[in-house]
Amino acid sequence: MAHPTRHASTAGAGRAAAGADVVRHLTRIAGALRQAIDEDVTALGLTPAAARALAALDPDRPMPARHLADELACDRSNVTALVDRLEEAGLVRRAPDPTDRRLKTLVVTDAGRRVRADVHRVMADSRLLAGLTDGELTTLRDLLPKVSGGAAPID
Amino acid sequence: MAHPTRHASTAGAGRAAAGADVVRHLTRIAGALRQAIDEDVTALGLTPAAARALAALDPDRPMPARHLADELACDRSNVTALVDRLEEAGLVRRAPDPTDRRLKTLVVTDAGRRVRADVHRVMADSRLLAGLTDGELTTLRDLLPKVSGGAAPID
DNA sequence: TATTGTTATACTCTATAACTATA
DNA sequence: TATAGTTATAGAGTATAACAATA
Repeated sequence: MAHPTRHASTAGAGRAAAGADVVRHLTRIAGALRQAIDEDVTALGLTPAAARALAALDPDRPMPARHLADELACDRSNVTALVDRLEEAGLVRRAPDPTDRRLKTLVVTDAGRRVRADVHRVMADSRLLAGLTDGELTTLRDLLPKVSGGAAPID
Repeated sequence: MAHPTRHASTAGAGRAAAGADVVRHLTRIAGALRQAIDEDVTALGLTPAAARALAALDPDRPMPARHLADELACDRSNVTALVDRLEEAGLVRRAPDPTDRRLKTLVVTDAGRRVRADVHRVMADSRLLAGLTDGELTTLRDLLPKVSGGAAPID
């Protein structure tokens, strides 16, 4: 495998070099993307991590804190402080689970729904894509899901 | 501009939705990429930030700490601790600048060159691209530079 | 025994402000 | 006056370990 078939565009450089280019650009874009999102959610009065937590919650189906930790791929102990902040801001409410009294489910308040919509808007909108034509954008959309095996983690 | 021409793939969703898809995938990929890189440089005995600092240094042209801060897009005060660690590890040496005694230039040692090459290898290599054909990889390489206006910052 | 949420604690990363030595 | 490097300090993010309540 990985035999260097002569492709028109990779002939001179090879797959490894093209891959390095792609990774370098992805790194650059990731930094710009995160910076832009962090600035915008800060303007909404949230810390970046709290904003990501709020965005990950399901307003229609309250989830236990443990589930949120899984969604955010972080330890449960972190969720406590994150939810503390969201609760102080009146965006989330802790409610007991009737079926398992160990659990506390995270209920998004009405105010929380509105801010969560703002966060999602911030995360979706991006000035980063202004330089792409409609066709290029479509190509990119079809190609990116193939990076990192769709939605699977890398290890 | 931005008139909704009926493209084959964007007809049903529109440019905004395609953009949101792209941003969502970029966010996912960015997370996986950073996590993979951070794990690998940690295995090299470096913290992620120290690894990025070492990678940003030029072994052939020692730069002042201030320049490194600019490269990393962070405050100069952070560079002190980063370089402290690299110096303790024997990878970097602080040297006075002959022409301006305020400056301290950052010299990459021989050991530093080797580790820096490892870091670059880690940053370039990635299992994330295994699902792409050579042609898809090439397309991606040609498309990604157009995201975020080439190399320009977003604001 | 195992799990949830919490607390205590520590480390990394980053920023601001003030200090010093130069320019 | 302005700049480079440093120091002190603070806040955010994340991790591990131990605890009480519950399963």
